[in-house]
Amino acid sequence: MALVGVRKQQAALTEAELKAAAIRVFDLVGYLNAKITEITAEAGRATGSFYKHFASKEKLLQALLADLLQEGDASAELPGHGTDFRDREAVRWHIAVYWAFYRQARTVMIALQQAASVDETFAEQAQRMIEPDLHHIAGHLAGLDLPGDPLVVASIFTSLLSTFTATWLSGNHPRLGRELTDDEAIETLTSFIYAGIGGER
Amino acid sequence: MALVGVRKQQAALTEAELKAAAIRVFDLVGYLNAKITEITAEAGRATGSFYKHFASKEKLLQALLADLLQEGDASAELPGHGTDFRDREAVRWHIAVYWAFYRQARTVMIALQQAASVDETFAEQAQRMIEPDLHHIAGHLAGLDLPGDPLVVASIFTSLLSTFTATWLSGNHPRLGRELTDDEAIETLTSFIYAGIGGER
DNA sequence: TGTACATCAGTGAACGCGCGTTCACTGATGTAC
DNA sequence: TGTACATCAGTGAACGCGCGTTCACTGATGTAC
Repeated sequence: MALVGVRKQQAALTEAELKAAAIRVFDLVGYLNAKITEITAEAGRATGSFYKHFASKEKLLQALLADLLQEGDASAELPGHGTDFRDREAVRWHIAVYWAFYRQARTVMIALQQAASVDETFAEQAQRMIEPDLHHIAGHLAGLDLPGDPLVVASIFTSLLSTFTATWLSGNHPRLGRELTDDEAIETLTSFIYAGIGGER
Repeated sequence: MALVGVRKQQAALTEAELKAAAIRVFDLVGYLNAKITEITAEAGRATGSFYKHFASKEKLLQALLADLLQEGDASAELPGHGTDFRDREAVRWHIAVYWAFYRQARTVMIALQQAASVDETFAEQAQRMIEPDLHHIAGHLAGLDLPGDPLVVASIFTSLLSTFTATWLSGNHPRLGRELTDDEAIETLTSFIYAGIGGER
């Protein structure tokens, strides 16, 4: 008897490979078009193998989201970020963190959006994932001469980040025939948003 | 023989009722979840009737989009809109037009997004629908102290409008427990964007 | 350490459901003479 | 104006494809004694 049995190791490996294969397939054809057989084939496993690890495609996505949140929490409360959005650096820092997160989580986040468009459960889950961010952001907006209700402005903030990253970080789509460096993207977004929320110039 | 036969009138009526029913069903369950039988039932017709008018659900959506574009073109070149985005009124005018269009076209536009997430053809079509707007907006940005490349800024402009309207005009989703009047929405967006693109304050 | 049995990850062919699409049919409108 | 035939929108039951899900089976790992 090993401390961690070979079986469990193997199973964990297979599960990880299925997840990794799923992300590759999602990236290629999208979550909604991804077939179970495609994922297992990509992972080099038999079809039935999938169901030893996930009860359905939805549960697989849930698992991928859980992985993301775990990583996210780790980096969530990083030290040294300013909380006052009158300070341009504080705004830039938040945008940079979001950009980095989305760059790495892109495929799963897009999968979530697709799932949400078809399945009420995921729509609510997506909503719940965003809401804390929204209040977090809104909390940083105090003291600024805002163009409207703080929560509405915060919603502009987050939806802008989400769409913009989706557009410019997507692997597939033509983006006006242009690439954008991370730095240029973050700078442009920061300038736009900082001015938009009424920061100094 | 009538000038327009009763048959053609009837057929046109049925087609219109199918379209209207489709929009109601899309609104309720989303384009991707909408079943042909659901649409025909909603229209009070038999299943087979659908295929006398549309070769597939995709073709139906194409037809709905064609209808939109026709209406859109009618109102596209309205008189008296300023072209210089250094002028806040010109920005506001564009936002108001977009807001009005999206309010009325919402369901079909969301259907298009859903279709695009699953079908490359629609993705390209959606891209082609947006691109003229993008260059149109970019053209109005001359002379401003922009936070970045004009096309990138224009893309922020349009994607912000599109997400924001989708969020606040959607019939179904909870929106932070808050409603937003058209005027408040347009004002907030205008202030945010006008500042964001470097307009005066 | 060895043997006999139990468990369980993995397999892939087969099943079956959901739904898009077809098609033979009906009856009303249109056409020809 | 009337009769005979053609056309065509509309019908709804039936068909069949695609794909998610199951399940009996295999062989390797784990356990008991």
